[in-house]
Amino acid sequence: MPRATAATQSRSLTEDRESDLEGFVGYNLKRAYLVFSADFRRALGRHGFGPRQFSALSLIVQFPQITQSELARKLGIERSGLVAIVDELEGRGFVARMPVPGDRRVQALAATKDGRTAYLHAREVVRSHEETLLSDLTPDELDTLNGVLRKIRESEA
Amino acid sequence: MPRATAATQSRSLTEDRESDLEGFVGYNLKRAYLVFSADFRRALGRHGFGPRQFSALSLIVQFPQITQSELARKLGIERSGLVAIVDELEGRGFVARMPVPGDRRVQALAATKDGRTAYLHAREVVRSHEETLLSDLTPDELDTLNGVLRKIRESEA
DNA sequence: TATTGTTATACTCTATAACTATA
DNA sequence: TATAGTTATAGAGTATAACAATA
Repeated sequence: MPRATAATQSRSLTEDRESDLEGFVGYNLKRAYLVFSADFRRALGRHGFGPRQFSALSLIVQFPQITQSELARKLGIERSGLVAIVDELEGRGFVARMPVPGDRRVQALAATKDGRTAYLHAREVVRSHEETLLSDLTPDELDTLNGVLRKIRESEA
Repeated sequence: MPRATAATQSRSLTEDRESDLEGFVGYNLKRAYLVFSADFRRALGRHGFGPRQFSALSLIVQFPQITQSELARKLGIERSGLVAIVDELEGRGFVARMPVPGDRRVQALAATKDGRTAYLHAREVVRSHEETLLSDLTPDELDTLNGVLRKIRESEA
């Protein structure tokens, strides 16, 4: 059971202290996600990458010839939503849509040389941005965080 | 499942036990947040509460006579974005805007009796939804998660 | 019939800028 | 001048539904 201690009473009303809201994991998760999201944009915005472009390119680099449907599945979004992301990556010359022999419905995705180079650079920027944001965490806390986030995701039906 | 294709056209970019993407805390945070967000809606949608309405009402109940500017600050959103949220809560009879003697620019917010009742009920639904989502976590993991999320939020400038 | 990629559309959440009425 | 609340607007991000081409 969550703790709604009586200590709240003695706290000032004008300063941010414990509140019901702060006790909810979902709310804290959202706020932490927004911190990461905003900092990601600050760090990678000038490189022309939003979070979605980066995520998609990462998987395309790592899974050459992945189809759009499969990529959407891995990203947890709808196929329709992926079109604009791939359009943009293709427009920047980072990704190419390629026909697949044997099934003409499918478009396989492949990163170009430019795409791979841009990804490797962006990846280092992301690592640096995460390192800064997580610098207050102990290695144990970091391990637990990653494990817990994974557990939560895997609980998804 | 990591796809351990030993023979790839280009050299592997990673330790290839898992994808680059899964190694980024920001990405895992986002996916976990989306799991919570979707389940929140499933659990509270029929009660007429979205996450924002719930968060705002929670703080209004807990900080009676809070102003809109102060509430927006606590929620980490802009004043302008709060207007629609308060409009909706007011339209449902959960919240009242009240004039403040001495400064006619300010609207203080107060939960009605209905609002407090609705909040207390919704709070239990949220607790139940979180308990289910977090049932695979040990108490230690849960404590660490909460502490870490707080640390991340507090690192925000 | 089912699936892939696509378009059209709408909804949520949020931010920016400008307005009004106060201070 | 500055602040509180508000309006208008725009931009991500996502979902649903439908369509054409292909299986």
